[in-house]
Amino acid sequence: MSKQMSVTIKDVSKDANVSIKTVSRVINNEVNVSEDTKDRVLQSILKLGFKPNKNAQSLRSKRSYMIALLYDNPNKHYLADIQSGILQVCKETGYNLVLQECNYQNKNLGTEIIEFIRDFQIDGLIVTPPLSDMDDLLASLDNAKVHYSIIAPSDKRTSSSYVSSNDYDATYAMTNEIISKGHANIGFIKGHHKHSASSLRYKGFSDAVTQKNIPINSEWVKEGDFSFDSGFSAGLEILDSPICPSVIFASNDYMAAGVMKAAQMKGIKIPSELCIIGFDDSPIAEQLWPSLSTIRQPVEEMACHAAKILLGTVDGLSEKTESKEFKSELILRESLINLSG
Amino acid sequence: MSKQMSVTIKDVSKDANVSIKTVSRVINNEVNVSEDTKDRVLQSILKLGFKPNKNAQSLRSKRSYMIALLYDNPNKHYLADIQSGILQVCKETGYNLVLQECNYQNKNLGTEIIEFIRDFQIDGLIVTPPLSDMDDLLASLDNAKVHYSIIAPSDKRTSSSYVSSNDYDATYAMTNEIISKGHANIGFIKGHHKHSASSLRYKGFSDAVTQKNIPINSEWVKEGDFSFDSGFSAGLEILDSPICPSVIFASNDYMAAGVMKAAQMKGIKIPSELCIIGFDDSPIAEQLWPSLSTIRQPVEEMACHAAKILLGTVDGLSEKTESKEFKSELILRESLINLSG
DNA sequence: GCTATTGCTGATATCGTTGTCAAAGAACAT
DNA sequence: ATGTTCTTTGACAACGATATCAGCAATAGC
Repeated sequence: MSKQMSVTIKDVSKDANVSIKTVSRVINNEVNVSEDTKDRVLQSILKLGFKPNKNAQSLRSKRSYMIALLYDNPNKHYLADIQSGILQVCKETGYNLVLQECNYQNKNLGTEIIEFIRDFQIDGLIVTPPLSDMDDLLASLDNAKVHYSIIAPSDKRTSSSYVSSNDYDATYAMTNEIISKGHANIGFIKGHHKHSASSLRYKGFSDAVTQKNIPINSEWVKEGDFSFDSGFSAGLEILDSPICPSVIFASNDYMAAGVMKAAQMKGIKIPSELCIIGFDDSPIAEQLWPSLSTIRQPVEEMACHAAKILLGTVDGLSEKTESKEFKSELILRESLINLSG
Repeated sequence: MSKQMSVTIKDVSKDANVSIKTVSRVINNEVNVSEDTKDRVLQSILKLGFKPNKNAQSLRSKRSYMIALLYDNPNKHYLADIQSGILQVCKETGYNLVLQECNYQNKNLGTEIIEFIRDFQIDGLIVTPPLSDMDDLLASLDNAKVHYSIIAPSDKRTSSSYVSSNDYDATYAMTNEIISKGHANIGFIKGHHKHSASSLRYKGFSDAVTQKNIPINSEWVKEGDFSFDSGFSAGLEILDSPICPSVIFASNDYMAAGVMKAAQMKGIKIPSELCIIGFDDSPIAEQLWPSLSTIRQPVEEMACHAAKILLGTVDGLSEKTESKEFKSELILRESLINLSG
């Protein structure tokens, strides 16, 4: 199709009858190039189909046009949504996304990541839960002057760039919705203790019930880890109590699905005998029968925003973007009904 | 912590008292370096903490140590498993994985991908369904002399590198299992027509029933697209037939989950009134109640192997790996029982 | 009129590797 | 002893971009 050798800045400079530096100026949108020569160069670029060699650019300018996603999260849908969001922005800006799976228990994580970044000249990181809350990791990154933006950190006092959602408010609102439907016996399954979302969600729940003078029965509060299995066993335990709650609110949909299976295996009818609430609006929430009431976070949009923030700090050209808290939305489906009798 | 400037091959050459070329030889494991100097150089490398600059290597040697994953697949679990498998190999070999989401309907896909590869000097591609079966795309890649390995192509006659699974045999075996449980009225939901797996799975099914002289009722055979929703509507249609089958075999678990929801909404009891079979052993298969009988493919392992094949052709150092067909495994769970009455 | 400032441009060094090629010495064959 | 091959090594160019700095007009300031 096209000639084997790729066209370089030198070819363009010859064609446009300017120096290679001027071509470089045009490519990088530098000031102080006359409209005239700029047009000429752009025309040559188009004509020859010139594309700057990323490796040469990276070598000289110490930038790779690559950002990395740091994650250690078993929730594949969550991760996939995050990826899609970031990839959208990458596509627009010409950056590329590299995956970096981490183990949050790895003692050398900070060092290894910094080595990885130096190795590949990665321009910036997007950090997802539960890594978002590892202060020592973030401190290492700061120390090494690595650019990053954080998704859903617990602690927003720092000046770092982040995107977050209003977990507390959403759980609070959903709890009030439950109470307004006449329920007073409410179980709750917490999430993974390392995720900041877990404590926020529990706090939203406990504040709401406390304000309505509804006591919390500690037998009905269990700690899970966001996995289906942990929800399943927590569900079994709660449903083995002498008195069962009329609602179980799980901190995510997978655990809620676990509760549902536990209840169905025990022959408990949903929602007439037990209502179940989830969180995240994962696909499974709609795929179960009865379908789950849940809370939808705009995960993809959040990731998109996180990428924009990052590229804003990394790339002088992109416009700066601010940290932001996204609002969640209550999704009411079949698994929550008015308390009957 | 360490000095700001990173240590280069030049520093090492000074420390070991050899030329930079010799250091390069050691790094690249070239022959014709005496044990003596090799040791000396390795010691200096260790002492100084030298790491070759990937961009400089790439620029000079035209290799990026990056491979890309091409996909256009809505099944996020599948994709996540693929990613994990590839990442394992990447971690071992020092390669990195770049994501490239595609649209299989894009007319310029081939051109765009080749441009992307040239742009970032990507060393090779891993191609996943349904892209695995786009002959024109693969032809473009061949033409541009791009290295790639294919996951689950329909057509293995070509000499290309691939990994596949025995979809046909597995569906055939499962169908016989169903028949041996006394069922003769069997519905089937096909997958996305662009995936080669769809036709293979259907053929496995139809061959098995035909061999047992069981007629195929065309009202009970629907075409889906591997999504939950398509399974749900196909399920509704089949269950609206004047006579219902006693089993519905869906070409993947999401569609099977859709059938299950459809049945439950109609008040049909599972498995006593309707058995449901899926394919893939996705997490959802175990999370539903009753849990789905299904077929497990070693997806992660397959992806792992595909990555090894690719790196074998790309990287002279890695050992060559052969194309391979992986065996699937029948998983029998609650959703399939003996025909009662 | 003369100097200072500004706008635009290019020659050349540079980033950190690998590739080319030639040289020096050891080993072997004649 | 001499020529030939093989092993080991290094000097220097090259990859394709950006960075530095200097030069030359054109304008501004006095």
